[in-house]
Amino acid sequence: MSDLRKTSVQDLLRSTDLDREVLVRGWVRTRRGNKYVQFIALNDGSTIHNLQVVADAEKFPEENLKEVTTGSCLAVRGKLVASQGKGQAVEIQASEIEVLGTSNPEEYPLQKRGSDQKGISLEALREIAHLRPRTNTFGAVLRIRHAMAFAIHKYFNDNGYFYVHTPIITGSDAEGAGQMFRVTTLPEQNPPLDEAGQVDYKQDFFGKPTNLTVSGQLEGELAAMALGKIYTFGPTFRAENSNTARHLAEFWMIEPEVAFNDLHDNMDLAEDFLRSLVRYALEHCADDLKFLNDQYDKELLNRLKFVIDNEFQRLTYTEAVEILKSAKQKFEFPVDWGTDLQSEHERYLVEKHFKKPVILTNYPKEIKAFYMKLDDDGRTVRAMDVLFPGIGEIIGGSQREEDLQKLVTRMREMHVPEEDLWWYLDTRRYGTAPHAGFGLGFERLILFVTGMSNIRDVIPFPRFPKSAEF
RNA sequence: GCUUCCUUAGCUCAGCCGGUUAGAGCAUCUGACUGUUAAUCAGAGGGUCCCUGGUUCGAGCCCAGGAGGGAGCGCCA
Repeated sequence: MSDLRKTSVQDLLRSTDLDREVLVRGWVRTRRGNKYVQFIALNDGSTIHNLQVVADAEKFPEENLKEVTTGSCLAVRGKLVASQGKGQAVEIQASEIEVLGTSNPEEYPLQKRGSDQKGISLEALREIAHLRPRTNTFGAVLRIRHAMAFAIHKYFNDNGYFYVHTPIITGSDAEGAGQMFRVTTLPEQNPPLDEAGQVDYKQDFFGKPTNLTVSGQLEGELAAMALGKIYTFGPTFRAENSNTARHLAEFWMIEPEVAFNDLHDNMDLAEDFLRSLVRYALEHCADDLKFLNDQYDKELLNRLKFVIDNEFQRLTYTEAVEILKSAKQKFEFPVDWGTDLQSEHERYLVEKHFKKPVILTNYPKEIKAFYMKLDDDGRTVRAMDVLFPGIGEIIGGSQREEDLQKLVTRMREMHVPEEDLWWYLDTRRYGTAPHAGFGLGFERLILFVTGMSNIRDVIPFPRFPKSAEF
């Protein structure tokens, strides 16, 4: 009986040990048949494939089968047998069907897709995000999401990196990565005021203003200056009013930080990391990827294979500007050295000119963050952006400025308050070292690997402006 | 935040020049059919035409405001 408890749809579909009694539990996707025999497609989330349950109607009371509707939950006992039908190798000849949970078909919104093949849209599914994991699409996306999270930890662990937990609540708002969400326990009505009439955060929970983190990088650098090779993988929060298919207010970020790495090491790491993740997905998520490829994007598998077979194109910002200036294509926005590239420019480089992932480096210092290492020419910094087709920037990173004086100079130029970051500057005061790192947006990675087109469809419960349901 | 498009049955959509009782396909329900695979066949039920106000003899359709959604842009990962 304990053996029976362990069976999953995945295990049963792969099984060659037939004509044995099994117990399987799952949710009904569809039921069809006649008054003599019923066919139930059962899914338990272990795989995108369904297990066919065959029920001879005469063996079951009518009320029993009547409750077996799309969305209901069953425990089925029966014999695993070779299928008489053509759609599947094995099926269960049911001897007992227990309805664990009914699902009113007049109300349950995720009814089977009909013969017209027009299902519920991804937009409509966002309105019922609490139920959408039960669809094939979101089942596939969530299994792939899991596999990628695991592969990330595996990659770093296999390569000698340590996983560091950086704080979610931060006392500094000087990281420069975007607007922050305030964290406070002060009362909304009549908060305590100081002598100047401002809200007195000395009386707040932490005794100072605090926010949700926008990045674990600065704390990650602290750890890298002791452990050598570290990475973070945690939630980050940005209160930007961003309304695009590539931004979330709450997203997960992976940030490796490596002592003694320079910009080239950083690029090598980013490229090897991304390629190994895509390879992992192709090796471990074949069924789900095939479904997404067939259903949404016929080029998905080809694109993934292309990425693991081809090196990324590396060039400097200055070289990119020259290419864009001599391009025959007309751009809506002009290209000029010193201004940041627009989406259309990045897309041109990745999708038209090179037709492969691109790593752009050595941007003008004015358009990048204060902590990036200044190049010898004094005009550019050792930044790198990895640009992917359809996604744009998937990774942003840099070699960090390890020289205390140069770093302080940059902070003053960019009006970053030194006093708030005294602890960060201590890394440059005591045993400073060259180091480099980057941030990978987890959901953007999942966008690329799944071929989904909206980032709100690759996270279970998306958070974006005006939306925090579920 | 800006630009632009959209909102009609559970879902996907049609709805002509503003005209009287708002349609289709799928889903659901009922019935038929001895192994289905997008089952098939027959029938039935199902509507705050996003909301508010206006124009008009008359508004799903025209106008104004609002709400929600999509795409693009900016910010970035």
